[in-house]
Amino acid sequence: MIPNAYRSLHCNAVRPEHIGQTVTLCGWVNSARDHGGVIFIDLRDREGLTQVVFRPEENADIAAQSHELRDEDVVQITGRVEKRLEGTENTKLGTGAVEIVATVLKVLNKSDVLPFHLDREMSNEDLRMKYRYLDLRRERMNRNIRTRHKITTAARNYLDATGFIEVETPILSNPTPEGARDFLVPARLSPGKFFALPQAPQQYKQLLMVAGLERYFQIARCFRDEDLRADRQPEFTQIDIEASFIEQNDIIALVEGLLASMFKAGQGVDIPASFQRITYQHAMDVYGSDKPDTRYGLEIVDMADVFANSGFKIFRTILEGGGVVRAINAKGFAGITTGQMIRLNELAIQAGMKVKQLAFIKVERNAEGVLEYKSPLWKFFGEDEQKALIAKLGVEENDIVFFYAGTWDEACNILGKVRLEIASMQKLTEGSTALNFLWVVDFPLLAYSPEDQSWVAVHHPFTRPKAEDVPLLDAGEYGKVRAEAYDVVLNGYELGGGSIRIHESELQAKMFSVLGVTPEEQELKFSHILEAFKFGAPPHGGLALGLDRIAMLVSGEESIREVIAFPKNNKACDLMTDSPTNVDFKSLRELYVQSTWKDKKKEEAAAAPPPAA
RNA sequence: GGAGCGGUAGCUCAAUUGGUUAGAGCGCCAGCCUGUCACGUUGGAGGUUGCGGGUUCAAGUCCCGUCCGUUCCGCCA
Repeated sequence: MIPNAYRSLHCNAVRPEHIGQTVTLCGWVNSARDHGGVIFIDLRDREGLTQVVFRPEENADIAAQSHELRDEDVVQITGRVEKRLEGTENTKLGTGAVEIVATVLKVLNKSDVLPFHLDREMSNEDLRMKYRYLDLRRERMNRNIRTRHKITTAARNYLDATGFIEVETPILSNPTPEGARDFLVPARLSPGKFFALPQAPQQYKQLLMVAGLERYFQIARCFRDEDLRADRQPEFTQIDIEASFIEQNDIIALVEGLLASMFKAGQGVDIPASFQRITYQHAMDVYGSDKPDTRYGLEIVDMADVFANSGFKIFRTILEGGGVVRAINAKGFAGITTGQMIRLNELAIQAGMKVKQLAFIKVERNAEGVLEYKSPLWKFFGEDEQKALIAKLGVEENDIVFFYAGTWDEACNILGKVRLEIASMQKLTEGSTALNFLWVVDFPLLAYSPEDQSWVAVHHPFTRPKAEDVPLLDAGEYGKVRAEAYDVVLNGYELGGGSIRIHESELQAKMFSVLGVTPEEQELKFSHILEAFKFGAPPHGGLALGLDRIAMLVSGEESIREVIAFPKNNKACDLMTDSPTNVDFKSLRELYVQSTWKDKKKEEAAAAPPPAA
């Protein structure tokens, strides 16, 4: 801290070396302990606490004044640094060996009683958000915001040191045809037209590659008008990266180094120099998720070989029909409660399970000490099958095995969700400090959307198909084409994703065609990028990291709201400023905009017959 | 759009099977207290049990509706 007219030291900077010196501190009254005679004040600023003591015999006026101090008053205190009396040192404070004997007390601003305690955790989220500026005064929030600053700074420094140039791209840009819902902004000077806030600076950063910048980054605010979650806000921040003349391995190495610098800065930990890589196919097969949490096992096991010739007709028929039979062995979870069982089945049904309950085998020892395989289907298995099953899944006493038989998609989705829920029920990650980074690679390029009855881009339409899979694309085998796309995952959270892009105009046009974007639409919406690719676009690729999620995980939080200064609530509202808000007719008229929204109650009242006279 | 959980004093929570005047801790206000650090101590104030309706002799508690918060599903290239 640079001393100025207000203060000479921070409240956490007073040390025995200052004994005898006169110092001036500013801050908030953290607590006042009034002993009738002597009074102690803990003075707090953002760095910490210092105890200030007022003694009537030293300065009667100031001591009398100090009786009036209340929590959160803002004060300036000048005083002499003294060694604390023998036996009254406070080892909990960095400044606990000393105290300030006040000689001057200036109340800079009185405070009303706060609506909540700053030194205790709150459960009332509305109140926290309404008084977010007070919530942020709390030590935990202060630490989170500063941690975020540290990792952001580390990222900037790392990228700068590796030759990346920070460029700001427009916030007012164009709507995107696919993907998330856009936030729209009426364009007053182009009546009837609209900007959209960017979901990501995707096209701009690719155009910066065409511009020859070679290495670009941006700490970019992005906007998506979709429903919120603990890890999703309508506006969020990405560390957006793009580079030319690079391939997947280069991006992966770069991001591993970048994340290492961020975790070092934020948490002081050294993470592995390189992360495990698994294919999308493997991730889905084994974890039923493209962002697997590998801090625990509970792996999904394919049981095709065990049941290929099973006497249990249902499994055999499904296998013969091209389906899969898969199982999860929940070690030591035979004590599952009825309620938990119901919950798992509900979850599985919601995820698309076609039957009413998950098949299971529960292994427990009975009163006679004999291992029992409690299961609705155990009796249908032959002895060989039973043995093979036990061996394959490593089944032991107190385990419970869950089965799903059906299509590959169903099995992945259902068992993936069951896996997460069991881990949560078994509290497998409680207290864990593990940081399981991994890359998921070889994503499919396209997925069929039954809803739209068309193929859609799994990543985005600028993603490059793998060179060896281009023939599949030409042959119309769209579902088999893999992309040069990669996601980085930590403990079940997608931290970021990216791809090598298409840089040739023809391939990009072909991709649009596959996605059902007509030549007319291509001309209308993407002519700039298709044209740009004709003027010597270099091979390029990149990635974007979710800064909020990284900050959340570094801070050990479970919601990104805890690392965003002024987040939105579940309904995307800010309770502090009460935004969004109504605007008056005149403002709308200037924009040539009219709302069609009708209040439900008013509508009903209008529809109701008039009261009898 | 759907499901779960929650809403009781300023805050954090309690209140048995539906049954007395809805309690506690912290905070607040006032008094006492010269070495505390979550100071102590004495006293006091503070409640439309989110809101509306219903069942009942009786509702914080049961039922219906609604609002708010939160988590998840859908959604999020």
